[in-house]
Amino acid sequence: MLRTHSCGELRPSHIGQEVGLCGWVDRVRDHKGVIFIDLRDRWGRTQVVVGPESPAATLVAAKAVRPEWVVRVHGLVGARPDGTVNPKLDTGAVELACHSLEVLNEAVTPVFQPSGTELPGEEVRLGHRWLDLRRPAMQRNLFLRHRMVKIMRDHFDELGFIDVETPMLGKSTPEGARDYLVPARLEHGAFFALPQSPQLYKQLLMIAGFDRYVQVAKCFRDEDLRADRQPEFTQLDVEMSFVDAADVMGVIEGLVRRTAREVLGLEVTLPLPRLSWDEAMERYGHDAPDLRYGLELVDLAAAVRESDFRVFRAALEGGGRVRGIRVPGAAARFSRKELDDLTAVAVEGGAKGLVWLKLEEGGEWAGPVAKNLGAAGPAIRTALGAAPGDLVLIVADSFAVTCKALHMLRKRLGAQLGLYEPGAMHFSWVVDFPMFARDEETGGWAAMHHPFTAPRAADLPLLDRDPAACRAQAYDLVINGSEAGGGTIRIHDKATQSKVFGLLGISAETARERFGFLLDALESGAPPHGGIALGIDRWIMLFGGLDNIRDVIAFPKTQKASDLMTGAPAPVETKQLAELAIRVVAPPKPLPPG
RNA sequence: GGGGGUGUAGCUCAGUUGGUUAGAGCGCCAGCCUGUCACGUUGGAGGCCGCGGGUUCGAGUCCCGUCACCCUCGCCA
Repeated sequence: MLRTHSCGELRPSHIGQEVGLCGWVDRVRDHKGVIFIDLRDRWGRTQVVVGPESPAATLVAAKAVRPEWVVRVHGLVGARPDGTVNPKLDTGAVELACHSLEVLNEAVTPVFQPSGTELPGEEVRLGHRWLDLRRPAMQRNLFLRHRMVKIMRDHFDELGFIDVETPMLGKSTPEGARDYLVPARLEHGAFFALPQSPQLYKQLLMIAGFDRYVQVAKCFRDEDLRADRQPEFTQLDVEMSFVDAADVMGVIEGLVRRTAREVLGLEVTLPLPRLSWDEAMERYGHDAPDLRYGLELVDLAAAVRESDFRVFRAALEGGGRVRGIRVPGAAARFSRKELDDLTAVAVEGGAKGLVWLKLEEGGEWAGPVAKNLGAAGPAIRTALGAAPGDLVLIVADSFAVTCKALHMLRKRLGAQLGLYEPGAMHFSWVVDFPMFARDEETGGWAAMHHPFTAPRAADLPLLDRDPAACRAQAYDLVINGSEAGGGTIRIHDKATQSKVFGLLGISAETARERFGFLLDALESGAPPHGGIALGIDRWIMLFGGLDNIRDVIAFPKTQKASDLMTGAPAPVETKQLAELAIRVVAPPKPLPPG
């Protein structure tokens, strides 16, 4: 060992001991006669003092040292003189009186200072990730990730789950997200696909009798990225046999409680609140509502029924909805300009406009369309329970548009008005999703989750009569308005599976071609089973109070899915392409301007 | 694919209505400094103003295009 202790370890109890430390030079404060070196490692920081008592050679060596050099020091742990204790450091009561300093490695001047207070731009951080990861904040994030994954593994291990690895090289399935493809050298023109999730494998493990499966699984989806989406991400993948939805949710609730307790010191009351999908859409306009604050959506159809205001009338006559949000006491807080901004949010959500109203002290509505309300005015006030000083936002459009626009407004208002505490955590379930949604492109039915999702037993007859009304045995875990996990009970009988395939427009031949092995397996004694997948990266992000998934991933990619450090993706040697029988058809060059 | 934001010194940023020599803090280099801990202090070096066009007597600043990064809609069963 090159060291006897870490840089975060020394305390007054070590005073008088001869110790050796290794680490990175965090900062140097050279006072000519005495030099202070803050030595940093992942455990903390310790002040090393090179002074008149140190050997002359050590003083010379210390003079040359620069930030981010890697050094090894030996010396005596001493109490700091009166008045020089640093309460900001865990090791701040002691210091190392250095009698030898060995430079293990010099370092070029870093592009930015890991110990600095100014956070460099993300482009710089990603390009020099090894430096970025030296920053204590990033180290904390990765330690948090380790702890949380450990809790997950312990939790499932204790419940008898078995960790099984599934292949990374699999078969492409055209449903769902775009696949990342890997060409097959031994079969020209054929491709593997990286898994979007281990969905089919885990079902096969149930059919094989493993009963309770868990895996920390890397997943790949070649879709456009967001603050909370990376092209490769990690799921805690879970599957159980002989269970219903409540059983799966119960296991996850136990994990939620345990994680909240151990990581945040927070007691979560179980069972978690459950909203049906219908209720979530009705009250919040979204299937992953942020329940840290209110601002519920209120239906105003009855209130405006008699109104002549054509915006309302047109929406209702067209089979749409008129819905609104009451923002308590916010009338004075929103200027004309800010209301224009809110209108822009609504328009971004697909609405043609936004009706805003302020309730004045006299009980009269104020706003551009206030005088058009007529008898609807008092009715709206009653329906929303509005009080003077309240701001009301109303969207009249199709159900989908009112959901989207009001959801976006709600999100915006929650953040802008600070309606929740920074550290607040809210966990809930959204259940009973529709089995099918209309596919915009084909006009046919599309699976809301995936084609193996079981309908609720009571809804089985609806598969023939009214697929739109058919609800799935599906459940999404929502944390602070973020989808943190989702799962379903699977179809385990061939007849139901065939029927669902039929509705999805997947012919028997196609089904056999794509998932023949699963169909065969389902006929070989498949137990009732179901599971869930948790987005680990998102969990870490949410529990860490972060707003960006890249900060909990050691080596993330940019929004264009490139790695600024390695330069991936990059062209490959012609020889490599030849072995794979691949010819690159370069995209046409963009025309020069003019 | 669409919308928005950003791009000026190694890093974080300022830069007026288009005007002469583009600034600050941090970092870097050198000097001074024996108790600092974001040490202090004196001096110095450091610029393809993302890139390419255009307008203009003159462009960091205006216009067009383009690239990169970020946020977002579509997309993500």
